[in-house]
Amino acid sequence: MVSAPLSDISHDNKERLRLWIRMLRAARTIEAELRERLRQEFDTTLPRFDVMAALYRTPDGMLMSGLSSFLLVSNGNVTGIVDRLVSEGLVERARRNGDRRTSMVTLTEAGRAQFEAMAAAHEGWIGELLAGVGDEDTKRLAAMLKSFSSSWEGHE
Amino acid sequence: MVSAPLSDISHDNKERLRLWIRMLRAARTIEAELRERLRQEFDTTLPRFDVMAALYRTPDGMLMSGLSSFLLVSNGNVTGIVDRLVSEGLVERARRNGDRRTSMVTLTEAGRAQFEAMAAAHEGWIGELLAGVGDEDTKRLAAMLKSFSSSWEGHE
DNA sequence: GCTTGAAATTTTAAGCTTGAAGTAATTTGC
DNA sequence: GCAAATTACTTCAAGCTTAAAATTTCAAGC
Repeated sequence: MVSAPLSDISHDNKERLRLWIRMLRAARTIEAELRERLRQEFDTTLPRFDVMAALYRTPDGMLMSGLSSFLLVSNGNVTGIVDRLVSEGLVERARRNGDRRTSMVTLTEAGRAQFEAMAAAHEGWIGELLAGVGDEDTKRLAAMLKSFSSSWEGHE
Repeated sequence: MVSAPLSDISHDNKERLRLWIRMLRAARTIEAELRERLRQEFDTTLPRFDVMAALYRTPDGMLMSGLSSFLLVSNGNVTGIVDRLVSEGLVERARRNGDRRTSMVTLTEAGRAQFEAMAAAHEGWIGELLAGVGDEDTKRLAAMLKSFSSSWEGHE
């Protein structure tokens, strides 16, 4: 085990701090743009879109706890968003399995149809917003972030 | 001007979409961890930290509109956060210039002291959370994101 | 001066988010 | 079986966030 000199460690931290700040600003800029477009074009919000995207990937449905851990948000948060989606007829809670504490959440037909329209637009928006990132950089960055996130799986 | 075939464009969008999703997940994971630590160690929140960080950089103070555009959040949002920081004695609104619509917001002495403690811890946390990103990757990624964000300045 | 318009900020209503407390159902250990 | 612990979810209070409307102040043109 060899430790790097203190000055090196300090330098690394500064560089990583810079990286984090830029990453956060980029993410917030893109998120703001997506939120605006979802509102204008589909009269919906980013959290609703996120929930619908998660449900679209799993046609058999998800538990509330599955949604919250997948989306990295709290349990109570998902309750509210699903409530609103249910009242809009886009999502259903099915209380059909043996465990009466849980309910399987699925997209309704209307929900699937609306999500497909949004997903197509969304993919185009991202392509447009990230047009400045070259193809090579895109792949390299995606690979870096994949290894990063896998090193974080199940943390805490 | 030569256009790429449609299939190529479609592929690029998918790749960029993947990049965006991973970047968003990484950012949310880190943000959640920072929020938790700020709460535990300093009994404060990420938005308050962000406002204090912006003010620390500009000892002469900032206007409310300067804060909101720098932090990429709405005007009304900043009003509430600054209100709470003022009530905690960490920040001041100085109504001392000619234009009585504006007020210069500055950190109090207590605010500067508290921020310095938080900033030191924060830098260490980021170093720790991004420890899995190699030094070379850190620099490359930071450079990519810099060029990306500069291509977005003043958009909208 | 007075009006019109623009600028900076605050207020408002609705929705998002969290952490903690509460409720109901299930599982575990005796 | 049954008490205790655990699990899944909802409710709650506080704070964050947005977009839109309202307020206050300033600037320009007459």
